[in-house]
Amino acid sequence: MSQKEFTYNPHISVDCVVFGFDGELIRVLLIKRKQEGREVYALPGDLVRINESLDESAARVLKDLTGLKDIYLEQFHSFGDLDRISDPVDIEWLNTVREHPEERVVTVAYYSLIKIADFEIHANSFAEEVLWQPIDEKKQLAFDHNRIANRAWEKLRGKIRRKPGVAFNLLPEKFTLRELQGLYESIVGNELDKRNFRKRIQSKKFIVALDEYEQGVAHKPAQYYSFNEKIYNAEFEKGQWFLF
Amino acid sequence: MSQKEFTYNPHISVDCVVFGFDGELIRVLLIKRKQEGREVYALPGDLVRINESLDESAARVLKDLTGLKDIYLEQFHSFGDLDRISDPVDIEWLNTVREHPEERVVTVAYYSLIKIADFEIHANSFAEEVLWQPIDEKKQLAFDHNRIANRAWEKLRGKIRRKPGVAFNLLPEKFTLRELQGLYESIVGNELDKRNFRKRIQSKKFIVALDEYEQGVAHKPAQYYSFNEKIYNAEFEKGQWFLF
DNA sequence: CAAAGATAGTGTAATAAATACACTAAGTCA
DNA sequence: TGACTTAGTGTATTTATTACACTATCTTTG
Repeated sequence: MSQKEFTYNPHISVDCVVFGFDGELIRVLLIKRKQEGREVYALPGDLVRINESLDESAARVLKDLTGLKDIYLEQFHSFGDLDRISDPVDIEWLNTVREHPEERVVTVAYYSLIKIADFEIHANSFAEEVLWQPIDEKKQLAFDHNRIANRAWEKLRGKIRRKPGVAFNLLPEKFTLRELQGLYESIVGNELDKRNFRKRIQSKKFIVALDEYEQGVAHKPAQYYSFNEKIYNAEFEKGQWFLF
Repeated sequence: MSQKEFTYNPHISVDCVVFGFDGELIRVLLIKRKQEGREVYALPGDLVRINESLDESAARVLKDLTGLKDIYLEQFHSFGDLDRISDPVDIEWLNTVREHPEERVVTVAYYSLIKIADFEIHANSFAEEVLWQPIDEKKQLAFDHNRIANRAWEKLRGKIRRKPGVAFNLLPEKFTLRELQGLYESIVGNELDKRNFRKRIQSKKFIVALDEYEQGVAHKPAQYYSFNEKIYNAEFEKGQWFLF
């Protein structure tokens, strides 16, 4: 029979990569943390507590730091490299904030897509500020958060490629086809032909035209559309398998 | 400034879901663990050590328990529910094996695809036996390992749907189109038309016909084919984005 | 050694989807 | 009222998808 093993317990934390779309740009939610004389930006994240599951922890941490609540968070990867905490600025901060600041931390990362306009954000706890950073505006982040954010973006693109309907989480209830096309272009990374795009839209029963039009724009006002998730999911279920 | 937080350290472990294909069935690698008077099956998994990353840990644990080494493991999900350890049989076993058997354990799960014939397996450490279990033959597993294995299977199907070339990891270097079609049928879960399947194959430059044929089979011998990963990946890079 | 059994391997016609491409329409603003 | 801006539309060509049934070649068995 095996003898008792040497057991070692790292800290475990959660980090959240929340994506939003403001009609033009895709953005990521960041916090600026409270740190004497420093400007350090990071993903919202903190240690998991004894009485919460990973999912509960992610929801709680996000709410504590940014005020965002009741949003769907999807776990996408855990990061446990030995050198995750190496920047002296991060270590300085951990010293002020952790009981065992030198402890190794394994983090479980989540991402989410929300409609920016639907939520209010408020800095709280050790967040001094919360901000929506454009995805293509790179900033140096704490710990390995740049890596985590990049990985989240790749996961998200993969997810949308596989199930494009999730992109509608980023759009408001009513949207124009221009906004929809713009969103898809920012995700796939290149321009799409307007007529072919619209032809495709017209063949999809889950994108429904409303009897409503833009107002006060300096050009021909566009018709509004909305997304019917039920029809989409039903369609998606019988979706094809792609071979090669 | 924030005051020091209450910090809590659960155990952290890794679990591996290794899939193989024997030419007919897709199988999962399980261990039977050493436990007095019990027959308990589980995924290969164990605690992460202080000096190893998560990826290193998964590779080391898999090798320790089953003898499998040098295989590509992909992390797919972490499981941290509070009730992961609740079966008295599991608790009995932890009591014999862990320094802090009552401790909460968060596990990071990995999956892998290998060619069964290419590897030898040997039970070791707390594994009394290692076996290749057919995927559709359900067995009761330790902890939440049924959940983990099911999740891995779904992930794998998703991955293959998104990037079908990974399925070739399950096939030997040389394979017949019958085997390839059989593999795809077990993954997608329904039958495919032989002529359309082969037409598709012929249009793919990364599946190359060899000058070699089956031998000793009681029917017309089939030609062997092989998979060119380089061509596949190049093709895949310029692959399309699907809209809806 | 002939017949039975098993899987290999092939083609076509009809339908559906994807692509490339350029102009008119309807608003606002100065 | 003219300039500006975005909305909105169609067609021809090419490419993929589907449905569908028979002959060829090898082994085994009686």
